[in-house]
Amino acid sequence: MNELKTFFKKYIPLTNIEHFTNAFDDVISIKRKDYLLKPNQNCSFLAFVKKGTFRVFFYNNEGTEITVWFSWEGMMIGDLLAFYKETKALFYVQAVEDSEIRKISKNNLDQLYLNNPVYLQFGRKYAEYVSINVMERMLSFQTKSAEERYLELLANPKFMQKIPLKYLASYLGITDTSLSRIRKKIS
Amino acid sequence: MNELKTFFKKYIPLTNIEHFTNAFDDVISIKRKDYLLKPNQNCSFLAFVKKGTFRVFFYNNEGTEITVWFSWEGMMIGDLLAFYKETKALFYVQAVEDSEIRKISKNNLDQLYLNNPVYLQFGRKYAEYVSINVMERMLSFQTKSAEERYLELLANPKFMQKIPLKYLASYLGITDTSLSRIRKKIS
DNA sequence: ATTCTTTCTTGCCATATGGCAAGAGTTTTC
DNA sequence: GAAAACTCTTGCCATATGGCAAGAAAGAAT
Repeated sequence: MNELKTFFKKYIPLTNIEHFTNAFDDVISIKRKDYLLKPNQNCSFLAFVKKGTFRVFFYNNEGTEITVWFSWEGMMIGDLLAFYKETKALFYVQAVEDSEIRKISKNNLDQLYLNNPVYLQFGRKYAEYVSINVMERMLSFQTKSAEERYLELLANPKFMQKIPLKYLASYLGITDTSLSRIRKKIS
Repeated sequence: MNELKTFFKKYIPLTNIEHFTNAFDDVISIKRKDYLLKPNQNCSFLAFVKKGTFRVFFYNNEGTEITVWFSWEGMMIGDLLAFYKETKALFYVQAVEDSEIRKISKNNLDQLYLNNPVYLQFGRKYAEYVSINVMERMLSFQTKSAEERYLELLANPKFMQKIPLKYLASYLGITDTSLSRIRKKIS
C-alpha cells in the first residue's frame, strides 16, 4: 500500500488516504505477454503498477505494431485515452514482464470524487500531469529528429531496461531498421 | 458572457455559474501580431477567446519559429504547459488577428476550486479534455506522414481560415517548403 | 545443452523531407 | 496606389527514414 500512498502524495499532500488506497480493491498478477486490455473491451478502470512493466500499443493500417506508451512500477497503466473519452478500449495493454497491479474501477474513483473534494484535486492534478507529459512527448515529435528522440530516451534509465528495441523503435515513431542504424551511427 | 457559459457546460452541466464567469474579470483587446505572453513572463492565468485567433510558438535552436498550438473563439488560450507546470512562460502567445479575450488568474481559479467542488470537476474535466487532444495530436505525429497530417487539418475548417501556411507547416512539424510541395502534389 | 523463436543488424535501393536561394504572388502600410 | 514587407512556390541537390530480405545474435523453452 505504501507505494500507492507515495503515488498519491506526488499530486496532493494528505496524511489519511485510506479511502483512496482501499478503492484500489482489485489485485491482479499478469504474466509476461499477457494482456490487461484489448481493443473494444470495457476499460473503465485504471491500474497502479506495483511491480513490472507494461506497454500500450495498437496495429496500424499496415498491420504493424505501434507502441504508444510504457508504464513501470509506481505509475498508472490503462487505456487512458479511452478512459478519458469514456469509450471502449482503443489499444492493447500488455505486460512486458511478469507484473502485479492494483485496479481501481471508474465507479470507485467517482465515489471518491463525491466523498471528498481532495480526490477531485487529485483527479485534476493527475490529468494535468498527464497533459504535461503528453505535451512534452508531442513537442519531441514535432521538433526533433529520430536520433535526438532516441538520445532523450537514453537519458532515462527506465527505457534502458529490458524493453526490446523494436518496441522502442515504434515508440519513437520509426522502424526497428532505422533505430538499428541510429544506434550504429552514435556508437 | 454567454460564450463562457457554453464553454463551461461542455465540461460540467450547471445552471448557475455566476462565480465562474465573474472570475474572468480581465477583459483585453489584442491587436494582430501583438503578444499575450512571451517566454519567462508570469503566465499564471488562462484566457477565454471571445473573438479572434491565437497561436503558441517558440524559436528552436536554429532560430526557426515553431507553432505549437492554435486557439479560436470559444477556446482557452495561454501557455498551458507552463501553467500546469507552474513555471514562467515557455512560449510566445500571439494574436493572429485582432482579438478579444477574458482572463482568469490562477488565484481566481484556485478560489473557485475552494468555493465549490463543481469547479474542481470542471478543472479535472478540462485537463482530461486537454490530455485527449494532445494525445491524439501526438499519435498523429507518431504514426502519420506529413501529408496525412495535412489532410487531417484540411478536414477542420478552423484551420482553413486565415492562418498563414508557414504557421501550419511548423504546426505539422515540417518546413513551409515541404508543405508547399505537399499542397502541389495533392491538388 | 540443444533446439526453437525472437530480436537485431546490414546491404541495396526507394521515398519523404530539408536547405537554400530566386522569383512570383499577396498583403500591408503610408 | 506605390512601395515595402511578407508569403508562397519552385529547382537543384542533400539528408533522413523506410522496405525488404538474409543472416547473425540473443533469449526462451524443454
